[in-house]
Amino acid sequence: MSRPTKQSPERGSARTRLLEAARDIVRTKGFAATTVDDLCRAADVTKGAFFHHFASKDALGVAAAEFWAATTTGFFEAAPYHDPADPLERVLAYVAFRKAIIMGELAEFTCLVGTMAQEVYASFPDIRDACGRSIFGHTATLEGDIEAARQDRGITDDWTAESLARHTQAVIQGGFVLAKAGNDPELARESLDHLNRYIRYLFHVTEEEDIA
Amino acid sequence: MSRPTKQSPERGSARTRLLEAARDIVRTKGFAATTVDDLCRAADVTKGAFFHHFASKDALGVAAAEFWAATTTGFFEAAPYHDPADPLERVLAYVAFRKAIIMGELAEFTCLVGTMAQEVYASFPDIRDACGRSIFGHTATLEGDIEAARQDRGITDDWTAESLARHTQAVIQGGFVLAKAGNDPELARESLDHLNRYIRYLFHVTEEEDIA
DNA sequence: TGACACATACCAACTGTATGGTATGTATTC
DNA sequence: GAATACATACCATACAGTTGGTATGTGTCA
Repeated sequence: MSRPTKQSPERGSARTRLLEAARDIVRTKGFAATTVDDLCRAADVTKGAFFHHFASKDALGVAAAEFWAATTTGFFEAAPYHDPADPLERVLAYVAFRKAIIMGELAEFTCLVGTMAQEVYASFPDIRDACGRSIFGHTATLEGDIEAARQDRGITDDWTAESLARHTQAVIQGGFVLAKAGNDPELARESLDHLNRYIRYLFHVTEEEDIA
Repeated sequence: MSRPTKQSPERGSARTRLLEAARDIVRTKGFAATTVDDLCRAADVTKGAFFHHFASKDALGVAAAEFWAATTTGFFEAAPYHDPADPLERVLAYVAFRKAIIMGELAEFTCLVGTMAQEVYASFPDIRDACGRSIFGHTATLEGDIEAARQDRGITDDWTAESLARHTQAVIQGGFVLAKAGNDPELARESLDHLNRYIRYLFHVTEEEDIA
């Protein structure tokens, strides 16, 4: 297969194809078990191309985390959970959305940066930090709606929007771990039901005025 | 260093030392990045000893998960959170205990089988299943107290003890992922505060009759 | 407009080493 | 003396990374 040119970039650049391959293969096998040859084969490029674009396998890991951050940011920005006018409804819609997209194979819905961080946190601080930026950057997008809902509902209890946003991520990430350990995606969905119930409790949503 | 004999087993058997090394190194570097030589060096044995006790690295992974299950079972059985007569107090004491033991280095308090399952779920089903047995075996030990508390408090809401026990594990595992990604153990503790609050809500614990 | 200089994007073949695993020998225990 | 529990030396392969190249685009200046 010829490489793409300005005139025929149909396959996307080699760099992008390598990052997509990393996203898919690392989610399946983990970072350490994913070889450079694996990635080159999947992306249909040679090792020369790999090391042209990435100084090392480590550097690819960082780039893959940043690629993940960029693509998921776009994905979540375009998602419909932002539609409700009521901020609490948006928060609950976020949880419902996270539950709804848990479908298909484990490697298709689990989180690249959660998986990588878990594995390389001590060995590759650069990758770990890139994963951290992706995760905590995402939690920050939830924080606004949570804080708005807090004020909207006059909640003054001793928890912060920041902390609840992080907890939401923890429940999602933990659900993925259990889903993998039990080889059953339903285990990830189940925890989101508990999270939904917790958030309703936090905002004193009664059965009567049930929302979302 | 001489190997231990029946007369001088001071270091424990080579097999046990290898399993302890696996517990420590895999939690730090992950399973794939942990080499057989790493383990032999840490356990101060040769490769011959390794492959005498384990048919393959894969088999060691399974044995390490089982070793983890056995040792943590003993550890939690001996823990003081079982003392309260009130079953709900025992549940909340469990959560408090899980929070209290989050201290020191990440690799010292994070979960071997959660880490391994996350990494090898697709590549090594035997290891994944051993990890699953460890995790879900542990959740089962909580289930009894949760169910007793449910009946004790006359809770009839539509959640099960089994499901809440699993959710508790998900929160713990997710907290570990965030703690690693943010390189800060406090992130794991934080989610346990939310879990504590959720359980109190579920059991309608009011501020006045505050327990645990 | 064309020619030159240079940069970018890739490829094929190779290298040194690390890795999981094996074959064989030996000390200890029962 | 037989099984167990190791140790030593070794092997084939897989691995990350390198080398030296080619094809294509791009800026520049006459």
